[in-house]
Amino acid sequence: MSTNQTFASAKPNARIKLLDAAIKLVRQYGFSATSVDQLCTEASVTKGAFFHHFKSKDALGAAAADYWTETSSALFMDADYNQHDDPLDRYLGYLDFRDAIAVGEVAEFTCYAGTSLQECYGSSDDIRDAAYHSIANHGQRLAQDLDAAIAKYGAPEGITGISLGLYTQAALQGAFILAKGQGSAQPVHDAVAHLRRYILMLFKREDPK
Amino acid sequence: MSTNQTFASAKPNARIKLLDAAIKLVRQYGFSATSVDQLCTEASVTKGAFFHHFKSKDALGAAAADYWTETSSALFMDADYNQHDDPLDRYLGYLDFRDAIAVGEVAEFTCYAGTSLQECYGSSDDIRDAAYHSIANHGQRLAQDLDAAIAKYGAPEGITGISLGLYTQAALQGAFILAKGQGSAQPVHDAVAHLRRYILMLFKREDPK
DNA sequence: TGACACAAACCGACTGGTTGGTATGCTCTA
DNA sequence: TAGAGCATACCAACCAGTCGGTTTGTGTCA
Repeated sequence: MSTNQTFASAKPNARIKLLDAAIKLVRQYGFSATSVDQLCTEASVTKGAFFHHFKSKDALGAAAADYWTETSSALFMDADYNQHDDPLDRYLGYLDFRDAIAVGEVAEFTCYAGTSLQECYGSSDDIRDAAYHSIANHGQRLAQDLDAAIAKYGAPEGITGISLGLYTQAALQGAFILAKGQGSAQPVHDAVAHLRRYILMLFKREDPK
Repeated sequence: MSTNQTFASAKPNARIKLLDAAIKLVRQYGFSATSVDQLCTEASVTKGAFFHHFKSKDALGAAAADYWTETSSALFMDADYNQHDDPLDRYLGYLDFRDAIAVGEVAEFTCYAGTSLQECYGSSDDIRDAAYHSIANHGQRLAQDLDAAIAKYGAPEGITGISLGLYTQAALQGAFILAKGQGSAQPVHDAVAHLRRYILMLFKREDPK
């Protein structure tokens, strides 16, 4: 986890603009295919500013994964579905939220962490680790609600919160890949529907919808 | 999956050697981060041979996706599980097979098509289309068994073979991403177990295991 | 208040190595 | 002997990263 003071500084400085540019361009073109010059142009920043803030292109890629962790954590933490008292309702609300934000251009709702982890496995340990941490951390937060749901409702032998949480992430990440192939959000909506059905059956619950 | 045998030409010529090299190196380092020179070295072939067989690096990437479609189709088509009379048994056998081949180095059991589709979306239409075709084609073959299972056993409203087939691919592709993050096949085994449980509940079947 | 000191932020021309791709010629085999 | 298959040398464009210098913000103290 590299150092970043995203919270303190109000106005977007070069650092934040570069992180935003990375998340936008890497999701579209991939990390290696995006040059430092492109990133600077997108961020309206010079090369000097780039290497003032990041010691290398790889360092930006890893910092962007951390930034992604922070911004997406905030997005999901602030969402309404967390208000539910019931842990299973919170999980189902998470799925609904995922469904709702899968709109617009494909590159805009897919995952920076998944893309860069897939691509940079083997070529950059720092990016791989930071990207995996982002996804695992997200699955871990789901696992809390799921463990609570298991404690409350019971579940079949061998089912754990973390296993279900990571499986949820896997299904969504894979759906993003299919979405990139189709140029449509449909695979994400389908994956959410299957996950919902699976969870409802696992916990022997009627669909509240 | 990494074991690929050619059909037509018996002796591996430069073309096949380059395709094998692409599938190996791209899964490990990504497409952009793998240079033409690296591919040639890996294939024990010169640059002249490379551009004799492929008009560009992108063309190799797309051809490798087609090659991947062929070799993996053959692998799954020849597998024992297809001998089952029951379509649901064939699907479950497919999952078992997936589970069984997820061994060894992560880059060796992950999917060339998924990796390059993820990375090259936005930077190469040819690679994206060829890679998506590979995955969609695979899901389509699963859909045949699943449609037969639905016809035979019935299924909840809204469940279709193609939807389940593509969801299966999505869950596996996502599991490959997690596997790259963990450096272990565990996420694949977990995803297979969840998929199996989902399907068994959907079709109201006892686990035959 | 304002002059000064200092550091962080930023600038952009430059560099050396790498990249994908080409031009040309050799060598087998049908 | 024609041409498919391959080898070698080469190139222009591009790449990540450098570096000397300028601007901007901030704290200090008379």
